[in-house]
Amino acid sequence: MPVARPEPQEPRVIAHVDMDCFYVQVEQRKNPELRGLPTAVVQYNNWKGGGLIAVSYEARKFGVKRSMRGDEAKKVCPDIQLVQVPVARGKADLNSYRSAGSEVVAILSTKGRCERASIDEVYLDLTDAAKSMLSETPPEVLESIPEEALKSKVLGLNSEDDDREKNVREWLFRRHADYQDKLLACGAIIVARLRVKVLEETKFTCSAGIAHNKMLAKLASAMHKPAQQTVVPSSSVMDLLSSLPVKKMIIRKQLGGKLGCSLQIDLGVNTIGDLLNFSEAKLQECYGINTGTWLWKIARGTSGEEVEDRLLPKSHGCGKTFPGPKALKTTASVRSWLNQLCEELSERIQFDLDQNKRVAHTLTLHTNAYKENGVDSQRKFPSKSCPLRYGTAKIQDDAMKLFDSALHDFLSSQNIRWGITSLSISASKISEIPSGTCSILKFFRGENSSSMSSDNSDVLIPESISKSPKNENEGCMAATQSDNVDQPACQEKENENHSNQTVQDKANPAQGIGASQKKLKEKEPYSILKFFPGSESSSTRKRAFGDLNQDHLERNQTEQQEGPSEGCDDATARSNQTAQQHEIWNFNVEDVDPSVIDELPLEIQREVRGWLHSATKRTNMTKRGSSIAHYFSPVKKT
DNA sequence: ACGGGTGTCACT
DNA sequence: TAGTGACAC
Repeated sequence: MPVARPEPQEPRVIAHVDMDCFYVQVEQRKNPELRGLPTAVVQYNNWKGGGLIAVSYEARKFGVKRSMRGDEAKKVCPDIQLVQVPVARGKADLNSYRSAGSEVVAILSTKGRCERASIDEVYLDLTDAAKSMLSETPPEVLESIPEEALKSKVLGLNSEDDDREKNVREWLFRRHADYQDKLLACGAIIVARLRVKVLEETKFTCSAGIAHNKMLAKLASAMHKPAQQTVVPSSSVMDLLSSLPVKKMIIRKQLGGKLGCSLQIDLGVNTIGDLLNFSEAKLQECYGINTGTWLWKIARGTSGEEVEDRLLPKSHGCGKTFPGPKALKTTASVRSWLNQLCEELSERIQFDLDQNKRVAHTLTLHTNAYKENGVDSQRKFPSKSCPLRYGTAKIQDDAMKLFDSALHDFLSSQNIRWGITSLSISASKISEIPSGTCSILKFFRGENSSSMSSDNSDVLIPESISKSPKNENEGCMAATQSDNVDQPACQEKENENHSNQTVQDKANPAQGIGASQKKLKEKEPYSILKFFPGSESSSTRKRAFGDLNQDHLERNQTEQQEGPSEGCDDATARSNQTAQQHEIWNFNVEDVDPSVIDELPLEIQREVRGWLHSATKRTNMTKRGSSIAHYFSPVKKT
């Protein structure tokens, strides 16, 4: 029988932490008068009171539900406080919730591996922390354990109200418990402390589940809300699962949807317990090897999924819908909305670069549309993507091109009226910039340092900026803003003074450019100027790479005047600063003059042709823009 | 003519 | 790969 995945089966301690009606809490913190009142967060208040996206527990008592309209909510709960989601650039702006989420993650990630599952949920692998606690300061010797730990719900612990807490205390302190249960007890204490800390430092409450795997932890965190935690000892697993409706089983392969229906209808499986009646082979036969095995395992409460070590999202996106009569019918209106969306996206990826040194490589446009009585009026509007170039204007430009291309496919030469009902743009394939690899200048000089290197700080400042006598931003900006487009860039005059640079003795293995790098390092330090003679004047640079820019130059021009709404001043300032420290180079493949490449040393030629090749062999659309960052930051290994 | 905006994953 | 579709909060 095929085996889908080997399972690492040491007992683990996994926690799932879920913020309680998070957006509401964020708004209540912002405006404390709302605390304790029935409250909901709503967006677009103008139409039927807007749509609810988060509902406080006080309001839930009245039957207010997410996805009600504001008006409906008022009906069942006249006193409900409706708070609008902030709006920026004509669309909902969720940034305040994102950053609040980050505050929480920063605290929760301190005791073990932490996976940000969504804006308001994380998984923690507390196995190590629990083990060391057990061996060093087990519960019974602990002087104080937080109230929150004693308030844990322990599944399978039959507890009457009056002596519940006593039972829990006993359970936590049991000397003769399973090793596994003892670990869970430690996990519960650790989680309790974390939750207290989160509350103290952020004013947010959360709920948590503590169990031996992600699935059970997630299940548990939802069982007692808000502001409580639930422990799932392995002895209670079968009981828990046997009565659990399949549709409630939510993790990864969500059973809430089609798979859940199929299980019920095709196999008569209503609870997870019912799944036990089917062999792994049978389930694989019905649902494929992976899903089949997964089902077989969850029925036994043994999902081995690891907690990923990831504190940040894998993509950034923003979008807007234009329902019915609001549908966009002209390319001009599409363009203007696209511009708004791209502005936001650009800001967010720039922030990510600034804060986290991460570069996004792919820009994708998703669109929904209808066609007015075309023959196949249902045809899907295709998604399109292309390499992502940094800089608001470039993103806007590329996005519009993606749209044009998609629209062309959509219409397939018919001439029919159309309406765009939603637009969304996203940045994905994000990878970290290992320190030492973010500068093309350094690459060409053979200066690429490994992250081990001690005397190269994390923050890379291009020689041209840091050493140039006229080092300042003002210099760059002024030059750029003036008409003298041919003289501006900060990478002027980086000559002579690198002759004394030490050459790195350690190639960065993550680069995928190791070969040429290795050769480089044995030679004299390289300068991009040597390869593109005369490129201190940007006309030559243009000949080499077309409009090769450092994005911050444009950013300084385009984004300075228009202060982003609130609280971003600081961020913007820092962003500009790091933008100057990182170079994200953009060029148009079509603009590259092949003859310039011939002037390069052979191994560099090979490298550059490699970039061009991989850029050109993309579709018509995608080859239009490319970013050197695309090639210089390693693509995350698969 | 609406649960909107975001995010992740599996599959082809 | 790029592109689709499903699903969750």
